[in-house]
Amino acid sequence: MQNTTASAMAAEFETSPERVRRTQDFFSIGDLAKEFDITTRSIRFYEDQGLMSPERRGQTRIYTQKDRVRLKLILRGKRLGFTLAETKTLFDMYDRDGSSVNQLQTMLRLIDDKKLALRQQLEDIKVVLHELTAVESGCLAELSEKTKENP
Amino acid sequence: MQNTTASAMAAEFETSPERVRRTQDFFSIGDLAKEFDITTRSIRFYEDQGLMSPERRGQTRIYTQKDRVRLKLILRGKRLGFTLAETKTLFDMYDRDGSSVNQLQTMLRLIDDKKLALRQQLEDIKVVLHELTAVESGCLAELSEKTKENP
DNA sequence: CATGAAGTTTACGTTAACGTAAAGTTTTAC
DNA sequence: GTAAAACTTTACGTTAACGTAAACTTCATG
Repeated sequence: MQNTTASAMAAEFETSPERVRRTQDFFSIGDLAKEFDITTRSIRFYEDQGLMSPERRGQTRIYTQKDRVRLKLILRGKRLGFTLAETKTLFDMYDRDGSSVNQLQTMLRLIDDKKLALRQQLEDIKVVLHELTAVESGCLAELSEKTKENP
Repeated sequence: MQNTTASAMAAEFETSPERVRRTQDFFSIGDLAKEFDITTRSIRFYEDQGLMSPERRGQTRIYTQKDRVRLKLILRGKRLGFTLAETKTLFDMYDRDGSSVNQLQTMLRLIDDKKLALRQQLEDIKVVLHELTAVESGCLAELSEKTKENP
């Protein structure tokens, strides 16, 4: 009861015997938005930024499995802390150059940068947590002192 | 030859017997900018946002040790991921009535919220670090495979 | 005296990743 | 057959923390 969209409906009412497919060939922008729990605005924005370029049927965007994988990669990149620009750089390299050594090295550099930044952030957070705990202790002490007179 | 600023002027007019000071009493905006390696624009911005309010000599801002400590706290907060608004909230609470039970409890709630958020962030970062390491391993494997043929 | 270094205010510009609204054209549903 | 859904483009708005430029005053110095 979760697929009430165009393509799903099409599959459900598909009557042609030789065309029964387990995997969808095409997706609407709404399909993808629903699947990945993002807005259509985001998907169009990614296209605007040159990260995707789906086919059109007239005005309407038609997404293939390849586009879907791209979107998935974009979102994974985001989860990993990559900017859209960084992800686009990787895509461009891949598009031009298959999976070149160059691209892999770029990827590794990016990953290393991220890891370094995250480790720094991790340390910072630990420090703050300790400091917060210290301040908290101070507050609690002061508070117990104050409620001593006023129980 | 480095003190041609407000503090020098203050020293000049100093009549108290203990005239010789190891610590500066006053600072110019440039002094602080240099000391903390930030721009004067930033310092004025913090004032604009209500985090500081230095005295004036005419138009010119005159900063005291207390202002300097404030700035230091602002920057520490920033390093640790606090927004200026959050830092301001803490400042305001402290300025108003750092000793009232009510304020202390508010403070404790705020601290607790922050700690919770930071612990969550900590976990998130750890997860991403692991994922990054996994992706890195994949890249390295692919790379070693590619450079096998092309040493 | 000129000049340049440091200070001031006002105010628009920047970045990232979309949100939101308007205004229009299909598509689908009942 | 008509209303609702879904799609489209265009374009301005949002947030945080400043950057940058203009246009000015004050101060110190060679």
